Order: sequence, then C-alpha cells, then structure tokens
Amino acid sequence: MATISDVARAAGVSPATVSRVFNGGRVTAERAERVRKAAADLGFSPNRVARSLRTQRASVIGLLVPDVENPFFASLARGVEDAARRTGLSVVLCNTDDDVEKERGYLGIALAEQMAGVIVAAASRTHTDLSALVARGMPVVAVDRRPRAAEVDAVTVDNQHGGEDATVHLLERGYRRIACITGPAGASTSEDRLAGYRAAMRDAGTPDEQTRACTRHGDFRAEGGHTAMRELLALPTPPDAVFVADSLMTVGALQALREAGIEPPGFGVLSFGDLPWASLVRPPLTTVELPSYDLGSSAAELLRDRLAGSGKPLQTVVLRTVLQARESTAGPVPSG
Amino acid sequence: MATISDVARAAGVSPATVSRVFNGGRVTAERAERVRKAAADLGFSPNRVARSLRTQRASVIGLLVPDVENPFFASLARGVEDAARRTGLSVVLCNTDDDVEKERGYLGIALAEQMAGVIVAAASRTHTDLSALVARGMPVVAVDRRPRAAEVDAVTVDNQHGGEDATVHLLERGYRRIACITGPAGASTSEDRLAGYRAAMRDAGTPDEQTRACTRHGDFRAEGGHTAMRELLALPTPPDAVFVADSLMTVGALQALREAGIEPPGFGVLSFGDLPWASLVRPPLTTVELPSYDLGSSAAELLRDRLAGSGKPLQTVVLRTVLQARESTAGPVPSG
DNA sequence: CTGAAAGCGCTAACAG
DNA sequence: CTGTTAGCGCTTTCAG
Repeated sequence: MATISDVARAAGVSPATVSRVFNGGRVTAERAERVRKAAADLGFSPNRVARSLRTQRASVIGLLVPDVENPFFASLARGVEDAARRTGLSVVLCNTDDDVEKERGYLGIALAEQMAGVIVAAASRTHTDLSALVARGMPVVAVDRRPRAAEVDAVTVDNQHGGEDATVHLLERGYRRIACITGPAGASTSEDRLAGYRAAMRDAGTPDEQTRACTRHGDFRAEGGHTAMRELLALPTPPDAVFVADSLMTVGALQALREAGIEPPGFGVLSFGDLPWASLVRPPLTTVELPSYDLGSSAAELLRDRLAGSGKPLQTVVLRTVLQARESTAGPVPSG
Repeated sequence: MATISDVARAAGVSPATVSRVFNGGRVTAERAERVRKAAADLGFSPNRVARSLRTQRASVIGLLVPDVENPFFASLARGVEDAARRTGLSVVLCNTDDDVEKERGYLGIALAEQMAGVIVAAASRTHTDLSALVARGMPVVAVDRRPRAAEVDAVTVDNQHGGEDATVHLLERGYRRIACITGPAGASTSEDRLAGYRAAMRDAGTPDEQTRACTRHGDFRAEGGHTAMRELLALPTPPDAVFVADSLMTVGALQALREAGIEPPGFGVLSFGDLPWASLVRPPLTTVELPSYDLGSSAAELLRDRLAGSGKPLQTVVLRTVLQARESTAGPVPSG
C-alpha cells in the first residue's frame, strides 16, 4: 500500500503538499497535477486510519438498531446509509436486540473506535445511557425512540398521534372491543402508541379496565405477536379487533387468528408499520405507514450538521404517520 | 479521553506495561492489578484507531450487499453481524444496489479504511473486481454469489439441488406440465436453479422441447414474474404448475394468476426463497427456504479463520436449501 | 519482567 | 505556495 511519502517522492514534492492536494489546500495547478498522476500510478489512496488518528475524528458513524431483520429498521438503516454515503461517511451496523448490555458494549466500541458520531434507536427509554458519549463530545442522534434523559438531537415519529388515528379508525368502522398489542414496556414507541390507543378509547367512553384487559406487550417480533394474540383470544370476552403496534408482530397475530379460524375484516386488524407484502395478504391490511426511510435519512442529516459544527440548540424532528385504510378493517360484520 | 500514558502515570508504570496488560503480555499480578485499577478509575479504553495504525489491522470488516431492505440480505447481514460480534469485529454495512460503480467505491473505502476483511455479495458475476483487495492481502469472502474469476473463499447455496428438489416435489404432487420462471440469463443463481429444474424434468421423461417452451427468464422483480406468468398462461397448452426461482417474482406471478382467476393449489406454485410472510399468503406457499442467516454467519466465520491466519487452501462452502411444503402445491385437483 | 525508543501514515502549525 | 517538524495513541523490538 503506497503511502503519502511514496507519492511525494515520486512527484518530487513534500508529503505536506500531497496532503494538501487531497484535502483542498492551495497548491499550484502544475504541482497538483504531478501529484495526482503519481498517486494514480501508485494506486494510492489516503490511509483513513492514520488520518483519523491525526485529526481525532473518523469518517465512520455507528448505527444502533434493535434488529435489522425488522423491515422497519432495515428501511431506516437504508435511509441512514444513503444519506451518510452522500457525506462520505461509512456506517457501522449494530444490532442490539433491545438488550441494554449489548447496547452498552456497542457504545463503548463507538467510543474506542473514535467514531464520528452515533445514531441510535435506543434499547430502553430509561436505561440507555448516552451520557458517556455526550460527555466526550461525540454527536449523538436518537432515532425512532428517545431515551428519556438524554441531551441529544432526535428524529421521531408522532407515535401517539398514529396510535390515536388507528384506534379512531377502528372505532369508526364499528369495532367495539378493540385490543392492542404493543411493544416492550420500556420503549417509548410502545408507550406512545399505547397512549394514543388509550386516549382514543377513553374518548369513546370505554372503561379503563376493559382497555387494560385488552392490552398486551410483545417483543416487536412475530413470536410475541402470536403469543399475545392467543392470549387475547382466550379472554372471557375476546376482542373484535386488534391494533398491533408493529408489523412483525402483526404477522404473528394474523397467524394466531388463522389458527383460531378467525378472519378479517370480521375481526378487525390494523398494523402499525408497513408489511412489505401487504398487497398479497388476504384481505389487504389497513396500516399506519411509518416514514422509516426518512427517519433514517433525517437522522443522518442532523448528524452531518452537527459534525459540520452546527451550533444550533438541540432539536427534535417529528415526522407524521399516514393511515392507509384497506379491507382488513372494513367492519365487524363480514360484508357480502 | 484517557490515553495509555495517563494510565501508566497513574499506575506508576510505563506505557508498555499498560499495553501488555491489555494484550496478554507477561506482567506481574501485582502490577497488572494496579494498572487495571488505574484504567478503571480513568474510564480508559484503548484507542482502536491508534492500535489499527500501529498493528496495520483493524477490527472492522466490510459487508457489501445489494440492498439490506431485501429480507434475504437483511437476514444475511444479521448472521454476519452476530458472528462478527463474537469475534470482537464490527461490521460496516454497504448497499451496492447491484451497481458495479457503487461497489467499486465501497471496495476502495474498505482499502483506505484498512478494514480487516470484506464479505461481499457481488453486484456482478463478471464485472465485480476483487483483485485489488486480494493483491493487498485483504481477506475476502464471497457470499451468495461468486464472482467468476475471483481467488477468494466463498459461501453459496446449492441452487441446482434446490431447483431439482422443487421440481421433484411438484412432480410427486401430480403436476405434469410444470413451468419455470427463472432470473436473468447472466446470473449464476438463475442458471443453477434452472439447471436443477431441467434435470428433474428430464429424469421424469418430459421431452426437452416442452421443458424449453415452459421456461421464461425474469428480472428478479415482481414485474418480471407477472409478465412471464401471463406469457405462460397464454400458451396453447398452458402449464398446470410453476416453479418461480425468486420470491419477488413469485409475488408478480401470483398476481397474474389471480387476474386470470386461477388459484393454487389447482395450479401449483412453488417459490424459491422465502417470502417473509409466506404463511400468510392464501393459500400458504410452498417454498424452497434459503439459509440466509447461516450464509452470513458462515461467511463471517470463514473470514475470522482467515484473519487468524488459517493457511488452508481457498474453500467454497455450499449450504443446502430446505423444501417447506405447504398448501400451494397440494395437488392439481382442488381438494374438498 | 520492565522501560525506553522508534515509528504506523497522516495533518497542521510554523517558517520561509 | 511549499517544506520542515512534531506529534495523534498505540505496540513492539531491544536492552537491561
């Protein structure tokens, strides 16, 4: 691997000049040309590790998500990666599985690796600790979920509004005993979507104890949705519709319904977050669409601004959801 | 950020000793303890960038995939990440969009960033050029797709066997005029799956011209599957089943069938590659499951061995597919 | 077993 | 505009 000195020697200039050519310093056109030619001949490209050590900042950012197999986070990751690429940044992918310990490990690596910054969908609203990074001056952007006490920029979705929208839609379509399968108790997204659901139910005059009895916490995976749905169906007075706060959990819930011989829209099903194959599921699913890709790209842009030294006060960008009504919530009595 | 010298000073030893403590060199227990305590007090963790520069090898590997939003690659990425984590490696995620230029850019970054190694699902069998990395001694593992001329380790799927399995299954279920929609003519995955289909048909005594008449090439997208299926249905003697060599194309094919008022399993449908929601499609789809996660973890382990200096000759690991029989291939006569 | 010293490749003052 | 110089933080001979 050719170094900057090799190029300097070949071009008959000093290493500093070579560096300047590659970093936009003032160099006469003629010399610059000679350097570029020498570099090309030697197949030289600047060693980023050495540069990082010298400048004390890297061109790598960390992205911590619970699980990239979740289509929502895959799309978010894609948004981050595309935006980062435009800025010349590389993205290190870290799956935390919503495990605070695992997350802590990755945050430590981000520090040790001197990453330029970190975008994190926090594993826990209360236990995720970003203070070490903030204290060291490393820019952090919270995405999707915002850890409670963190002094960081954030890009989130209006989950409460989305949950309320979803529930109101189900009510309007005539469902009465509407259940909710939300995510882990710690996560802010779970809580907010649940809060939206609760608010809408309360507005509709549903007694709080019924609402509570019809609420389950899952794990943002198909498995959790399946278990939760089975529990709900086993209730003395089972629900007639369900608002599932995550697309993967919806898959599990649908499976449980099918096993029980129950079909939408007789039983209403509304998913928070797109199913990639929504059009193939029968009947087509009503969903609350999340701007997952934009969430990622916005976060990366916010981080980029911070890296560029934007002195703005901390900001939180909130993106809106869009309700996509389809047949799975057509109404409690099968139309026909 | 505390440095190794800070710790050395605090512990009253030399930087070299601190380094030894953190890298398993021989140090007396008493001194080691003092160093560890000082390190803990200062919140010290070794600067990986400096270490990389010094040792000339990083603890970061690159992962190049076409698109992490494709569930197959998301799962593969997860497999890589999990295995890398166990080895103390971090993964940089790169989406190439099957664009050779983009891929080239990322390979250059891998070089400049002095990454420890690279795992790549090549954008092109013929145009992907891994030689620069190989020449510089950077370990490379090809995954899923193997660029033709590359001297690298590889982990692939036994596509031919999978295609044969699929076709035999359809034959056993009583379908007779089995069609095949495979991918682009250039891709090795397309060709291999098609070869498996042909072999099975030949073994079953089907005349070659029928097999050929019932074969179509698509583009690995829903659109291509849709077009191909329509053509097949328009044949003088249309098929009674189809083996679709890609999950997205299956989506298109199913849509075409639905438009024609045809339903599985009267018309058999078998998809190569999981649809994440396979069990939700009505009727549930029979699929040839690809070991996407294992593909990733195996690749990462192979890379780990290379990094550890395994002097073995280059190897190619071939993983088997698993046929998951469901209702969409229950048999040519609608049961019931 | 331990410390001193010499860089890994690059950039950022500082003179010239 | 250009070259010289001095490290960034760490590991690794080489003496002791």
